[in-house]
Amino acid sequence: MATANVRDVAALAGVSVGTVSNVLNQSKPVAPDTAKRVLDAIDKLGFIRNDAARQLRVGQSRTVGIMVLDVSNPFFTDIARGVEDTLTTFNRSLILGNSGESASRELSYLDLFEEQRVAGLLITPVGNVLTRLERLRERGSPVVLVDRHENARSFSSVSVDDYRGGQIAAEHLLEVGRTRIAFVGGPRAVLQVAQRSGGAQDAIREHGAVPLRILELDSMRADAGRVGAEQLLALPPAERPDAVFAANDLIALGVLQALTHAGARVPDDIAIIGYDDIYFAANAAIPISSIRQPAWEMGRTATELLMAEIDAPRSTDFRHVVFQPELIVRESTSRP
Amino acid sequence: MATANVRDVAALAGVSVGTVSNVLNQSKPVAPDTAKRVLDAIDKLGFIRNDAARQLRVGQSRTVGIMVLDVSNPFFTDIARGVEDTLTTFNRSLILGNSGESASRELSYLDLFEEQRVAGLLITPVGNVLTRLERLRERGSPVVLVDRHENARSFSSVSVDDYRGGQIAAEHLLEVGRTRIAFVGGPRAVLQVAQRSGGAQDAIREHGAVPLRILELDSMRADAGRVGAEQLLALPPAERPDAVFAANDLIALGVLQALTHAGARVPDDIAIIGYDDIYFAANAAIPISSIRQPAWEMGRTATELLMAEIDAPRSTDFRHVVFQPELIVRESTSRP
DNA sequence: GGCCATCGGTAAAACGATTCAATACACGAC
DNA sequence: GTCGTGTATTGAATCGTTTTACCGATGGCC
Repeated sequence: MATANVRDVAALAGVSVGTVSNVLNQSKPVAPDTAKRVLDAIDKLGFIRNDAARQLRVGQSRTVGIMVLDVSNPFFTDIARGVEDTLTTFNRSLILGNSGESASRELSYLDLFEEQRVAGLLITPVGNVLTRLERLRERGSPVVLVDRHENARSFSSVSVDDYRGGQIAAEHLLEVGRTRIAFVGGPRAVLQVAQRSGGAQDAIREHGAVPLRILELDSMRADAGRVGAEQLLALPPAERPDAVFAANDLIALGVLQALTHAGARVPDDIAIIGYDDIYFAANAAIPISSIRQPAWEMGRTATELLMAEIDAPRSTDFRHVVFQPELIVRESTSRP
Repeated sequence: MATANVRDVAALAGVSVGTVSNVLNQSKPVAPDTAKRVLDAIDKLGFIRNDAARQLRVGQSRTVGIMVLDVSNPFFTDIARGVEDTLTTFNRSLILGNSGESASRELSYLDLFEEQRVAGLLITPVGNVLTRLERLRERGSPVVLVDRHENARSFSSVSVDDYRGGQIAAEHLLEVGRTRIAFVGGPRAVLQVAQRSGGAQDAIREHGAVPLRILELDSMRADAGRVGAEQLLALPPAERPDAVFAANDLIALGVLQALTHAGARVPDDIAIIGYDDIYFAANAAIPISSIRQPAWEMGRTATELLMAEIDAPRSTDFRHVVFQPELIVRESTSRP
């Protein structure tokens, strides 16, 4: 019933506990036949190392924490998968927290991570937690910011060039001959939204006569897309846009639904391009063009930055990896 | 740099470490002003309890493990959210593992959970791990099965009546006047698929003349749906079904895409009903009818069963909660 | 006044791994 | 025969909590 411990293993193998530990961690050479006796004993007893004891002694855990904004958004689960896959190659594990954009949940997860003495933390912060994160780092848990680099030069980070992504999207719409473009976005306070629309605006401005209508909505989900599309459909025909750039793919899906419902043809009447390139954009009824963010690779890179800081603590050169977005063309923006 | 510990707190507050512990855990009454001195000291030092030490002493962690089949399937993240929300009310936290349907990943996560001495485990098993789970339970970590109750009467479980779900879906298609129905499913080896199609088959058989065509595909994702739909479209018009029952919503989305691409009208030419009722079914270009599984509630109930077992260990009455699926009617199956 | 509870609090003994200084042993070299 | 060198192993100390046995003081009761 009570789980076997190193002492039991040592007794059965006829060695000391130190030797068992050496076998377990390969920290010192152990004679082959001794090692075999120990391994046999471990096997016979079904011994499983007590990680709490190990952690207490070593002072740090082997798990890494990640805090995401929204587990139900595939973009974030893709990042998490990249992190998880990479961590397993480092022989470490992951504990996942979901802030759900709530600052108080974020704080309670930070407490948890700190109690656990996580080896490191990947976070897309929602509240104002920078000083808290600095404390975490001072206490031995390095932190890497994911997709939020804003004026936080004192942490390593990975992000995507959202301004450029906005440019690319707008340029693509112009290239396929669209002349009246609308940006349907979430709250302007979200940095990503502001930069994507800014990039689109600048790209369009270079082309002179084409107007850009910007719709600001209060969410980044499909319902916002539906509301936005309905507003556009209500415009007099002359002002009605012939292309929509959605701030993310969830919104784009909402737009597509509302347009389909109203009988507008996509892309003939109105083209749609989204952002993130989630699975459900590629598999929509009309496959939706999108600006791809390399979510899995972002997860991997963030993890590698974190591992580097874990291995070289108190280093002060923070790296900021900026990924380039990529245009994925699908039917929703094909030439009429 | 080194984080403060109970001894430091005790020294600053002028009490013994035992008292600090009592304040922390409210295990024994502490005089109000003593408690205040302790809390002040904790605050001043920025003390955060070392969970590894606590765990070592208590013998068990305060976190619960959950192992899901596929984090990129919204159905499972919805379950996980239900679990997470419920656990926070019990003041416990969650460590999430993603087996990705791989038996070897599942095993390595089981190792992790056992090293961590998790308080309990929620799992949708993929490999043959029942004896391993029994060991886990014997060592103090109760286990509850999620969505896989198959001949495992020796564990509590939550699941959904898939046979009934299949019936409901087929009955609905008949009710809206469909006469040639196809079931597009994943591998028959997946129990859920077999039961859903079985339920549909029996419901249809009761209605005499209506045939049911069953397509077995090798995945449960959108690509399988596309392939299935193309096979159906290739049939001679007289044999072509006028309704598709997809084994899950991902497949339904693929079907919708292929039909749209081929110019078939949904629901006029072909109706579609899916299974799971994920977010992306409701927000598809043509909102897709679905058989809802109460994912969040399943997560909550599984957690409650687990907590009950944690509080009353070595109990042997295992409960099996079977949820009833619910028909959600949307445009994809409205009457022509 | 003697006895017993009750209340607040203390000190020390766990928990189970890792680590480090110490030692044992073998083997050559001189 | 001694010294040195290297390898293998030992055993005790340690990490930071919780818990248990115990203690002194206070007050109620007969």
